[in-house]
Amino acid sequence: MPASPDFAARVYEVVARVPFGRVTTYGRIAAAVGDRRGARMVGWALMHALSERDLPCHRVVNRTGLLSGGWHFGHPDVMRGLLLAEGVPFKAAYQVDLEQCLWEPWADGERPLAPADEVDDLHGIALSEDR
DNA sequence: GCCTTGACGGCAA
DNA sequence: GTTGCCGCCAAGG
Repeated sequence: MPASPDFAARVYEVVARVPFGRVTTYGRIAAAVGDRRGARMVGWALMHALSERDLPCHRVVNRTGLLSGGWHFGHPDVMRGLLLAEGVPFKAAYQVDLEQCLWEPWADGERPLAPADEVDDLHGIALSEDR
């Protein structure tokens, strides 16, 4: 059990809110829960959630869009198939096109729990990647 | 009790 | 533009 169950709960909630046909990144989730540095911890929580909760963890990729956690599904091809079934465009065999399918937790009418300065920075990044 | 590894991210060379 | 290194938190050996 994680030392911060609340953190894991936040992660689960955010992942559960990821719309169909969209994906998000570990960093965005970490930022959404108020801990940008917890990107790794997010992945750890998801791995544990993979066998506990019925969350669409296949919609979570790293900042490059690479299916870094594909092997945890048995094989990256499994994760790729799930994403393709949702109409998620792929930039490569095991890399999604974040330019088209990236979804941000706070883009759903919510805002990150991070300080104003960091929020502004994140917003700038979002606009830049939102194309 | 210390060291290594891990579904990551950002910055520097 | 690409490749590499460091940082952060937690768990397992």
